[in-house]
Amino acid sequence: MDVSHLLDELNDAQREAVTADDNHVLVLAGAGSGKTRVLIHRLAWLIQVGHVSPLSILAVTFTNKAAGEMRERAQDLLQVSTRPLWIGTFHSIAHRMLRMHWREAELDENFQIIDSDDQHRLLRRLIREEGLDENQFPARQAQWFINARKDEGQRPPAIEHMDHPLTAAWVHLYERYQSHCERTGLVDFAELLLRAHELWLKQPDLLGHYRRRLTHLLVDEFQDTNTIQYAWIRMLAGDTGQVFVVGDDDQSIYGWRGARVENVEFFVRDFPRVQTVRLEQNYRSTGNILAAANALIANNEGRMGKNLWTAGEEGQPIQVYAAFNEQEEARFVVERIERWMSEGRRAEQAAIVYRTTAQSRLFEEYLLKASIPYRVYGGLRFFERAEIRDALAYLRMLHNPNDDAAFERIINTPSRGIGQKTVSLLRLQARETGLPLWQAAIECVKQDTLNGRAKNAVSAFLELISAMRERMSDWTLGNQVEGVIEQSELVRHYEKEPREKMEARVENLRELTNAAESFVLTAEDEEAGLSPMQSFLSHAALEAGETQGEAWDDCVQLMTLHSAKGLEFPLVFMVGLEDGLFPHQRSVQESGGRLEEERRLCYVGMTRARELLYLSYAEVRRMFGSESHSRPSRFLDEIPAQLIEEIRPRMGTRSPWVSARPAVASRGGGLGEPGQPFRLGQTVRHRKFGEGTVVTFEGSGEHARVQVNFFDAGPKWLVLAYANLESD
DNA sequence: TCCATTGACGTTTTT
DNA sequence: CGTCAATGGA
Repeated sequence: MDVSHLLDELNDAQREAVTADDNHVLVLAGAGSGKTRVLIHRLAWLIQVGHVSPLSILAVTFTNKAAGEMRERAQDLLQVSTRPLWIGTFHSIAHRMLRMHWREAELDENFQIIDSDDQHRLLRRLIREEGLDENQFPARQAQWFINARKDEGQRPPAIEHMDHPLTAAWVHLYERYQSHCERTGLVDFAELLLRAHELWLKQPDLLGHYRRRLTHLLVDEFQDTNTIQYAWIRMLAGDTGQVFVVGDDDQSIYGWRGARVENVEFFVRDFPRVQTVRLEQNYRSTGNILAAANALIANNEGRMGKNLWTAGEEGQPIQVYAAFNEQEEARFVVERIERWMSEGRRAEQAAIVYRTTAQSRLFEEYLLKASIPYRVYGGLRFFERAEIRDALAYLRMLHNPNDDAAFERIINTPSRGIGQKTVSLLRLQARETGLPLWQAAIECVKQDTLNGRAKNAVSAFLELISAMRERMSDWTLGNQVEGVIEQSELVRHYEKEPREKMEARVENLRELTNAAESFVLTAEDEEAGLSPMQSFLSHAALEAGETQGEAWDDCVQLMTLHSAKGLEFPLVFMVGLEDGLFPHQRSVQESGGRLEEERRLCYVGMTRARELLYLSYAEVRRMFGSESHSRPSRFLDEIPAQLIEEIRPRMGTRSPWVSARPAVASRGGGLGEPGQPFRLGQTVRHRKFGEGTVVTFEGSGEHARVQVNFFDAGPKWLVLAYANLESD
């Protein structure tokens, strides 16, 4: 068979990876080096040259988008149906396993997936029920604790908490939470992975079956795998599976949510005869951009080592702009976008990337003023909208009445006279009897534990749900969704909101009906034995939809650095490059490689740019209501000066604080010379806190206080007379 | 039950 | 400065 189409367009390294035989393969793929292409060509190579059955291949990604893209591109290349191929996210594959083997996994046949919002509410409720102080035990932290433990593959008994009363309390909560989920048939995201792993641990026969069937594993974005995902891959591979992983340790930016870059090294250690291939030729950025990115990332220790190069042009130098404040920064960026567009380029080719979501607002404001269309990534997705979640909660109740998360959500939505008091009575009953809320409510009505009005309201609710279930049992999915929306009278509930909002909600509900009507059960889900309803609900949980309706208009793209990963733009503005903001203060303070992760984030950001990269920072930024002065990001210092072109602020504009009334150091030996004034924004040194910039001051003489924003320790108020600050 | 006021807090996000 | 959630009065 002629396979030249699989190899012709590849460079030597790519070809080596695609054609590797018999071994496990680690592809260290730099940014823009064609990693997806390699993955897909490998897939095609296995089938067309290695004669591996498509049924034996499992390809895993992190996002649904990546999975969809992979399937699509494989389809294009192979020119045959990719349906038999198993391509999906870790979560969707684990989910499918659990659906097929729910009995062996000791799950409820109709288990529901809860998203992190459901999980949060549930934990808040449990914390209250446990009588714990919500300030001392915030639900957010509980969520973090439990998910992190699950990501590490740990169940409560395995967690050490000797003489750690606090940890012991969290473990106890984990236990309570888990048994509650078991009772009510709820499974969270982390549980999907852990449970799928445990399924194989407990069922060697099942594991054996999958090992025989899935002989070839491909993993994308390997640097983002967490402990349990890695263990899962290892287990499935066994001694016979062939594993092909693609990743870039320099682009690992999700350590804070459990990803373990070390897995890249572990892979070489744990699997025999790993063939490592480096993809270093970059097809995206100019030479200057790559040189700058390489220089920056070289400051990280313990890298696997890679140096990107390009056969293309050097391009323009990196443009660095020092703005006086954040307004001026936004003004500058928008001005440059206008210039770009006036040269005949398109708005959609430009991206503004920032460290924190809050930074988007100003840019939106200035873009709006300049009438430049833009699109902000992130934000609420379709299935995360309140009205959609409400409607889905009704559906879930029809499907699995024990679903407490759904019960809580709709028990009084729309309001039907069931207040906090009644709900807590139901919860109490549920807790005492160990029953799900639904059954507890039935008991309460039967036993007359409720007063007249509450009883009527609750039994009306029970009646409503039961009636809906009965009536709709044989309706089509689309009709059920429509029926639920109608009979729940959800629209009545939203009518109290402002017109515009209400109309949007109603429109979304209509869209939900449309989605249900046109929903087709995938072959995979059918194979896994799912009903259309189960499949639909699972999809809603596992694929919350695009971050924003695919507006393929000609828009400037605004996004965080994290969501920029994997994308590329001819023109990129990385903004807010100030120490404290980027790298973020908390990353600087926390140890454990957080600063290196920030640097990788910077690397990711820079390597998004194809032609022109702007880096900007503000000398003064209003944050949390007060002005803060910070020094330019330390990452700027790590870029060789000869690659940079500094754009000086326009003449005549002086930062306001320079002319501010100078304060006077109150005694000698302190700041600078005795009696010498110091300025806001000046860099000072403190014996304990290190270096920082003077942010503000107040008082005079012995009582003079100064606020210093320390680079490592953050902002601190100091009494000048005692602080013993030094300046350069 | 609903709205308005008060208070705490303030990375990054996918599944 | 803004946001979000919790509280309290009508």
